Parts: sequence; structure tokens; C-alpha cells
Amino acid sequence: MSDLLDRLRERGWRLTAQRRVVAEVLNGDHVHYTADEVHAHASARLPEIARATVYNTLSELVAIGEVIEVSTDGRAKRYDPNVRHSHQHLVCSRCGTIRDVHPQGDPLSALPEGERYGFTVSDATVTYRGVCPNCAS
Amino acid sequence: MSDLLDRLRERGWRLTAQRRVVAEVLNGDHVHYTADEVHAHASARLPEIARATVYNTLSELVAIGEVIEVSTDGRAKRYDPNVRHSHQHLVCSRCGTIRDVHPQGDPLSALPEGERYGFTVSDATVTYRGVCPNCAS
DNA sequence: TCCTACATTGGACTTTGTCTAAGTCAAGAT
DNA sequence: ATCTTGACTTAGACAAAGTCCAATGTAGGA
Ligand SMILES: [Mn+2]
Ligand SMILES: [Mn+2]
Ligand SMILES: [Zn+2]
Ligand SMILES: [Zn+2]
Repeated sequence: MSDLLDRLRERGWRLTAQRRVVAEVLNGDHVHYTADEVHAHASARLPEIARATVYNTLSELVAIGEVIEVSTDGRAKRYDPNVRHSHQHLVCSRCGTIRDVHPQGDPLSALPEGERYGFTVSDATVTYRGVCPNCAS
Repeated sequence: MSDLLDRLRERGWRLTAQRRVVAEVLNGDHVHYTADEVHAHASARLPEIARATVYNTLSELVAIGEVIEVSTDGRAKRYDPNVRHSHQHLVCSRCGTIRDVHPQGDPLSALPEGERYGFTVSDATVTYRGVCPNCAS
């Protein structure tokens, strides 16, 4: 259980009612909401929260490294509070469902020095695609 | 050299002036244009080509597997005619430059059966991120 | 309690992409 | 060579996702 709210308090993050509900919505692992979904859930607790505030807050959480931004395709970005355990994503190409997966080995190390073209490579993101059991039946 | 136009002729693709210029713009490997960039280049040769036609043509090329759609981030998708040699992409997190890279091993095989959750996994896309030599200096 | 730097708001705006109805045309048939 | 027709193209409206801004509100320190 990744308690995002605790982590933010420790950082001395300025806590407003809006930021609190956003952090509460993004609680738990295996959460991959779009900004609109975060807004919908947050509105249930705090009806007057503005869409712009949700975007602002999400951007800041990403900037400070407490939330990961996941772009699976050309669709809306998804926000993932599970930053403590490095993982990758498996996406259903029909319905868009996302699962966390843990491939073997470090994907970064699969890129030889001769294939780096002088870049300082810091990250490798793997997206697996397939059809989920639900869509297959 | 991947001659997209030749491949399309072999397929008996209905060839119009618009489709021809789109295919000509997407000639050569290491090409990763956005739809707007394709439209801009195509307009230089055929000024009256419509934006919708570029989108239609790109979608069809992707559907028949002659062009790959690359979504590096939440920005515009990029179109890549290099479908013959399987490869991955290295993206500069500052300027967005893209390079083709060839990691060792098959990324798909790094996902154990126990991590597939009943999905029929068909594809693994790896995106490497870092700072290019140009942006580092 | 008061101050103020920072957060929130609503709405306009931008970017990227989709859709449709009407017009045009490539290519096979005659 | 001309005809025919289904497929292609077009302009512009529309939509989804996200950004920006000036005005307003407020958390937390003094
Ligand atoms: Mn995840
Ligand atoms: Mn490529
Ligand atoms: Zn599915
Ligand atoms: Zn760069």
C-alpha cells in the first residue's frame, strides 16, 4: 500500500482540500486513472473542484516524482501512484485495460553502448500489448 | 532503403496523386514524422491536399502494416515507414529527437507466463529515454 | 489575527484527431 | 476511347485532451 498522502505530508507539501482529495483518489497500487477519471472521483468528495486544479496537481505530482505518467497510446494519459516498485504495463488492445507486470531483467541493460548514440539513457519503458481474457471470450 | 511506394504498387493499392505524395514523404528509414509534418511536406508538392486525406492515408497504411504508428509521449503520433527491420526507439527527453535502436534479445520473452494474466500477448514496445548529445552540451 | 505567496477557478484557447455529406476520379469494363 | 462505379478527396464542423490566464481565495508562517 503506497500512501501517497503520507509521502506528501513528509515532503511538507502545502495541503489544500483539493490536493488532499486528488491524493486520496490516487491511493493504492494498480491505480491507472485518466485525468478525467481522477476529476470524476474527486468531484464525488469535493464537488466544486476544477478540472484545471486536477491537471495542475497531477502535473506537480509527476514533477516531484510521486506519480508516474503512463501514455499507453494516443489516448488520455493515465496516472499511477505506484512509484516504489518499478514495473511495466500490459495493455489490452481491445478494451484498454491495464495490468502491472514485472518482466525479468533490466530493460535498460538490453541496449548496448554502441546503440546509444551519445545519449545519456536514463529510462526504459516497456509496453506489452495483447488481448485480455475478457475480450478474448 | 524501404521503398514504400514500390511496396504499395505491388499490393495493387489504388494510387492517387495524394496517396503518392504521402508515400513519397514517408520514404527512407529513420523517418518519424507527425501527421502535421507529413501534411506540410506533402503540401509542398501538392498544395491542395487536405488534412483529412493525410490522416485517412496514414491510418490505412498503418492498418495494412506498411507504416508503424509511434506514440513516444502524450504528443502527436509519429509515422515510421521502417516496418521491415524490427526496432525500438530512443527519445531525447529535452528536444524530442528520435533514433532507431536495436536492443539485444526479444523484449516479449522477458515477460514470464505467470505475469501474463491470461492475456494473449502479441507485442512489446520499448521506449528508451535520455538526453541527446546536442542537448547535453 | 493578518499577510502574502501560492493555490484555485472558470472559461477561453490550442492541439490533435474524427466525422460527414457532397464532389471527384482511377481503373476495369465495354 | 468512353463509360461506370465504388473508392477517394475535400472543407469544415465537431470532439477529446490538455494548456493558459486574470481574478479570486486561502494555508500557514509572522
Ligand atoms: Mn502501474
Ligand atoms: Mn523508427
Ligand atoms: Zn480487453
Ligand atoms: Zn535533445
